[in-house]
Amino acid sequence: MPAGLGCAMAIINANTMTTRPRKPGRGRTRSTPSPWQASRERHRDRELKREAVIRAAAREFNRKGYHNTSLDDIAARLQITKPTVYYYVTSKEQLLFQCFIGGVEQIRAAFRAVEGRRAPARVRLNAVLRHYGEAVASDFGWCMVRAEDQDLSPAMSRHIKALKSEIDHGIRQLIHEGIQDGSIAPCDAKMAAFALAGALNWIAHWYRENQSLTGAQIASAFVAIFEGGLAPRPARRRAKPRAARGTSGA
Amino acid sequence: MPAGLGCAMAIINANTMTTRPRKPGRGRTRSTPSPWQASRERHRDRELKREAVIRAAAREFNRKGYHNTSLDDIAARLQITKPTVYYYVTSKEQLLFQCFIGGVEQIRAAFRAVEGRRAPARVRLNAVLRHYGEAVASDFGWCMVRAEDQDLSPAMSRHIKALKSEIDHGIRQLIHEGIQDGSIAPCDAKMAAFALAGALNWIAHWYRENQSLTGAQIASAFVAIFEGGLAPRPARRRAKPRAARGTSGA
DNA sequence: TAGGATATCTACTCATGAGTATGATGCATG
DNA sequence: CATGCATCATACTCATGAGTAGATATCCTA
Repeated sequence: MPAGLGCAMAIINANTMTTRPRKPGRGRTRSTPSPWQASRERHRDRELKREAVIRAAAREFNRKGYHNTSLDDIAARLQITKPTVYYYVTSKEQLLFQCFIGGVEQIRAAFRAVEGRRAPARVRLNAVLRHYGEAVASDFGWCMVRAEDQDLSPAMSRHIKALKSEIDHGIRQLIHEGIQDGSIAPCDAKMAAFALAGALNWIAHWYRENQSLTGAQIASAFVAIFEGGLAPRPARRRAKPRAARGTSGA
Repeated sequence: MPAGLGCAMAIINANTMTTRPRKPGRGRTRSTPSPWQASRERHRDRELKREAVIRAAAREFNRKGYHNTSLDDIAARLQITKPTVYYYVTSKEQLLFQCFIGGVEQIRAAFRAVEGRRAPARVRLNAVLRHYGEAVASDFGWCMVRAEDQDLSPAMSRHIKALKSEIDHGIRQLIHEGIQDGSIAPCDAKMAAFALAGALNWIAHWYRENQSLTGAQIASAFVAIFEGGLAPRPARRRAKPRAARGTSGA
């Protein structure tokens, strides 16, 4: 599991590293004079800075797109210079990759969270989808959904595809389970997973422009629509619930 | 209405322009010696080539992404050189813009097609969505959904945003009408439109990898899912069809 | 306090790719 | 046949931006 972006990064902000003289770990190092302690502190400091770099990159990519963002831009945002950025990451490509990981890990965590639950699959699915929506609306959301294979090395591209596939199959699995336990209507699980993920992924495209709702709120609204469906639910009983209506389209 | 990409372009292929000596309009020009006729033919020829350039660009953008595609690539694909491309378009940016227009016009046509219909709004909406899906799965689909504002001049960006907004409001309008005429269950039209468009837009992201289904087939599957909803349709009657279920999500 | 590791900067290299200047070719018209 | 226009190629310019070399400052440890 690469890179522990997540809880730690949620609390730091970009200018952590601008106030460099104020070495935060130093006092503690003095009180516990073990060199290992000091070394560990320094290492933590470095890790925090590295994460700040990645998050700053995510924000810039989000604003201007990957190709329209230069490493000088990212450095300027942190009030440092480009070589310093390269001190923490090996390439621009890796930056994008890490941003992707930062987003996708949130979604994987959502799956793990519902894994042992006894609730009906539809309820578990909804919980996952809500976290999914939050992840897409996060700093890393844009990178996660828009990271293009062509921008990454074959190895990274493969890694990302595997993670995406894992998430996709996780959703399908929940849908299958839901059909089994009766909490989800029989349907094409693959297509349903595509539709759900697509709708949620697309949040990243318009969330910047309109942040009046939180990611969770949007996801909840979507879930309600997905659950209920557009067709009115008739009060009268009906034998075959999902008869394909032959629309007279075009 | 800019650029009539569409039916005309559907029948030409890229190497139209490689067989240049075989001037197709010449014979007709001889039989009708009006200079206007000849001029018109030449103009048409030019327009065809221009559309071939745009379509070739769309295909390359689709394959490698906008920023990873050079104009030399596009030219090479047509077995011509870069200055020739510039003879037909003014800039790379304009190429992307035209590709976008090529896709979005298909969707606008779908709206016009159902405009006068008497059918229930849900039926009309479904027809539009099916065409929407086809457009997204077309050559221009990728450009249409992924054309980033940051890659275009402010003027073009504004134009594109206006067109996108028009489509969005068209969908919302159909949903509203559906709620009015009872063919669509009461819901948040804005959110529903976002969800529908998002799911369909996302087709562009995985359609290249897996073209086992046509765009229309995918759109139909999606429409079925959206209509029916994930929750099973109970045989027993129910008073409030869209009660917000308070999920015990995380 | 010397020496080494850590962290950062200034000042480069170098490839890429958008866009152009200019000339060649061919066709149509007068 | 000369002239003009349309079409296309060769061979450039030039800005941008990824990535690096090497110097410097700072702190930690011995």
